[in-house]
Amino acid sequence: MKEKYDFHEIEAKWQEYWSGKGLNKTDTDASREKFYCLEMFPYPSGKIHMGHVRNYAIGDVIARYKKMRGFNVLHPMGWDAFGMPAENAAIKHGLHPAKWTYENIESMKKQLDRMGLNYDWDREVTTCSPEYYKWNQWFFLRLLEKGLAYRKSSFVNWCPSCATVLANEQVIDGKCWRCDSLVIQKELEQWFFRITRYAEELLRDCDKLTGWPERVVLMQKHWIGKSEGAEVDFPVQGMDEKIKIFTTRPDTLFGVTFMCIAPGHPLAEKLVRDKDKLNAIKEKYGKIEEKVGFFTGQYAVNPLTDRKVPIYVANFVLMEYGTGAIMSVPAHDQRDFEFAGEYDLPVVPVIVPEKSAGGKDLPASEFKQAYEDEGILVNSGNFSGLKSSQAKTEIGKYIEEKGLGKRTINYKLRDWGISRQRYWGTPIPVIYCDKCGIVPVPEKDLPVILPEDVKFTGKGGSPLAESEEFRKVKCPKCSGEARRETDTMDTFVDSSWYFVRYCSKRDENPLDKRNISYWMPVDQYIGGIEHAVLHLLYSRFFTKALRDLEVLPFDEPFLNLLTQGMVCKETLRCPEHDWLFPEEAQDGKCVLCGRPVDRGRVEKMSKSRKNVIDPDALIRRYGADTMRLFSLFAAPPERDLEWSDKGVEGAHRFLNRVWGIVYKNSDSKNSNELPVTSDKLKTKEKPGDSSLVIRHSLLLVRKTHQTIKKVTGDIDREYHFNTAIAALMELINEISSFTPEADEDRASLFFALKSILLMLAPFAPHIGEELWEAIGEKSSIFESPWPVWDEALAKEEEVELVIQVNGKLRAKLLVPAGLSDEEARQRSLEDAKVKEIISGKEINKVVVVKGKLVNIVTSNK
RNA sequence: GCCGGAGUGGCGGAAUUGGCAGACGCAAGGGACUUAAAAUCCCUCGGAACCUCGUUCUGUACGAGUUCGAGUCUCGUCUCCGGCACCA
Repeated sequence: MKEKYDFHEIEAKWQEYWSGKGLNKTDTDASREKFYCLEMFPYPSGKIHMGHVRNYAIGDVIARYKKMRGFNVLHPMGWDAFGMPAENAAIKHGLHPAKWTYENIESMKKQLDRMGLNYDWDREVTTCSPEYYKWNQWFFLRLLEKGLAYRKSSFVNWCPSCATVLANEQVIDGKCWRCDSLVIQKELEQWFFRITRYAEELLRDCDKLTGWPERVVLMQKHWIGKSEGAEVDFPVQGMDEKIKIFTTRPDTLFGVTFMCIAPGHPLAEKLVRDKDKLNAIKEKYGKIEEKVGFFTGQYAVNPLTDRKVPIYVANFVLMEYGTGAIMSVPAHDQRDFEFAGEYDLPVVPVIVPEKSAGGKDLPASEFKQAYEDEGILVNSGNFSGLKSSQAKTEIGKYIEEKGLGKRTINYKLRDWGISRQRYWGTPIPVIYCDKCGIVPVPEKDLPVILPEDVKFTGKGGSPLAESEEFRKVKCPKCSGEARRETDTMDTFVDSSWYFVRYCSKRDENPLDKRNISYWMPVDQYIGGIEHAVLHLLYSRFFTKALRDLEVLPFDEPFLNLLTQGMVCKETLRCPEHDWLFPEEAQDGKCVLCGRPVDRGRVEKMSKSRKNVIDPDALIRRYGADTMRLFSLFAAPPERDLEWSDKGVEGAHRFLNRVWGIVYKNSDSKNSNELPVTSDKLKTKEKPGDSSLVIRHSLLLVRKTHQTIKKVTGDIDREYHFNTAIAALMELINEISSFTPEADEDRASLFFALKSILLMLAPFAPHIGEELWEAIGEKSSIFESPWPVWDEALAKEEEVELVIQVNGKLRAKLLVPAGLSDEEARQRSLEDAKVKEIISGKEINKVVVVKGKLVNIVTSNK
């Protein structure tokens, strides 16, 4: 064994050993209990970043730990390989997206291997390979048969910079999720997946997601956005038309004083004569800053009161939600109230607060703002006097009986538009024939392969549309001339089922039932919070849809979800050179111009702000084990992690200490044959035989058992790696102040060392293996079982009893563990210090917490 | 605006069920070793007061409350972070 910890040498050595011995290969023995550990696969941008490092370090610890605990573990990795950057690279540098992508995969794979991650590369999934995307197409066709995929024309979110459509979930603050460009509305023919058919189930099954962070479940619930209410038809006066509205407040129906329809509402063209006015409003559609509208000149009739109300066109009424038309109740809706004020419309209160029930109507002029809470109905015909909640039901029933409308449920969730006007994605397998219409590509012709010889100009339109060879095709039905769909699928389709693909080997059928039912669902999924709705919602939908296609035998794909926090670092800015990389600032000065550098706030690491650390550089300097250890120690996984160069050094120092201690004691392996059992130590504990040395030894053994208990508990309970590592550090501190003298000491020390290596191994696998070998072990440390603790040995035989008087700490007593409450009480009262404090006072009460604390409560404090 | 989450030393963070606040690490200060430095090792380290040992008081964003006892539970306030946001 070398004296110095040479991480370069040992990391290379063990990485080779693991792959050579096939230690990371998945065992297919289905009789063992399985554990499927999965991290979100990366987009192959070319280089891994600290976010990946953290994500994959967490997953690797879990996978290695579960293996040591005896589970049959599936721990795969792959590439979310379709997407825009590859295409942009093609436009910019003339590199084919496929070449660019596969080269990136090669180099990123090497980076991941250098981190010492135990992936089974035999199951690698690359979504841009035809063998993979063939199944996207296959699923598409099945969904089409089921009516779950359909084509329609609609206004869509369009990113001018990406020149493609975005799904609702992909628009963040009105901007593109990928490039931050302002998203505009554009009318297009698009393919959709009918996710809304599963809205109710997706919502209901949120209750099954017990292993998910609550906030993610909540975000999904909000996104689905269920609301109960009623649809009511308002006939248009003098026309044979009805305006259907949706309301969650049928109890306010008697307070309707006007109506608003969306500018894009089908009736708008009919009702409005002045098209210029209508177009002007259309321009302002979706603009939050101003709420504008105009009177159409037409009236509708409130079916409950037979009173006529004016119909307005308003820019804030959304065509996409509800029915595209609303009834306006200014007395009980703040926005309607403001609109009514603007256009001088009447305010008719029909709900009064419960407290003032029976009181008189509020005159409209006294209304300063809308009363939006529930209450008691007034001015509401036969329904007056009812509570809002009752009235909702009663009015709902009434309109149903009279055929005026019905009670309904509305969701905010929209169908998932999957068409993308891009090249680097899965071709949508349909053919358009003038005679036969939309014809699905026959299954035998799958996959529809992306043509290679395509020009990337970056000038509007899909490159596929430019390819004659691709577009021109014979109709599968009539053999006449036809054309292929040239849009490709949203890449979120790829990631909606990749976890299923891992369950089978590459040469096996991806839909093999046996493999799927053994491995799925994923036991632990780990990834960033940014997918709280996007990917996680799509995957849940896909799982349910595929279940209904009898491909998957379960309802939910991910049992437990861990959303790791972001990796952050302070930003540096030079007045002249703007953002600086960490190495561009030295001693608070810019290395380029020598000006003092502004230290900005701690923000998520991002290339644009240059507050990034290159994982490769870190591995070169400290090794993968140090990098892993630091990113696991600095914060609990779900919280944001603040990068600290000093902290990295601390982690490195710790590994050096472990190395040094094993080096110093590597001769103690001769004592291996002396087992440290609880019997043995107990006999040594007998009175008269407690020499100092043995006592010392016992303490170390006890500390070791306590550490095993603590570390195991910390990992099992919510993956608190930071406190687990802290416990290992404590044990190392203990060991380093331990000097063995007798053989028993050496045996105790050896036991402590062995335990610590086993527990350190999942965090820092290379040094774990190396030191394991150094202490004389022959097989891989990862083939050894996780250590177990002996409760009897972990137990302290003496505990510190805290004595409080009136809740204030006054004394501490060392007492035998298991002391009875009565005795604890006695001893506390006898304590000299306590006696002094309580003298002359009356004892009202003594509270005893077993083995922990005594609180003496006296009068006149 | 609505819905979540958080607020603990100089810093990252511990405190698992209401029971010793500050584990572990970083930084800082002091010491040992060294010609010197680095590395390493040892000690100190929330604040304040005082009879310098030591002891007392105080302290988990702020204000109240429940309790023998509150970082932890309840109510109110402030700040920060995240999500949704014309959703009828």
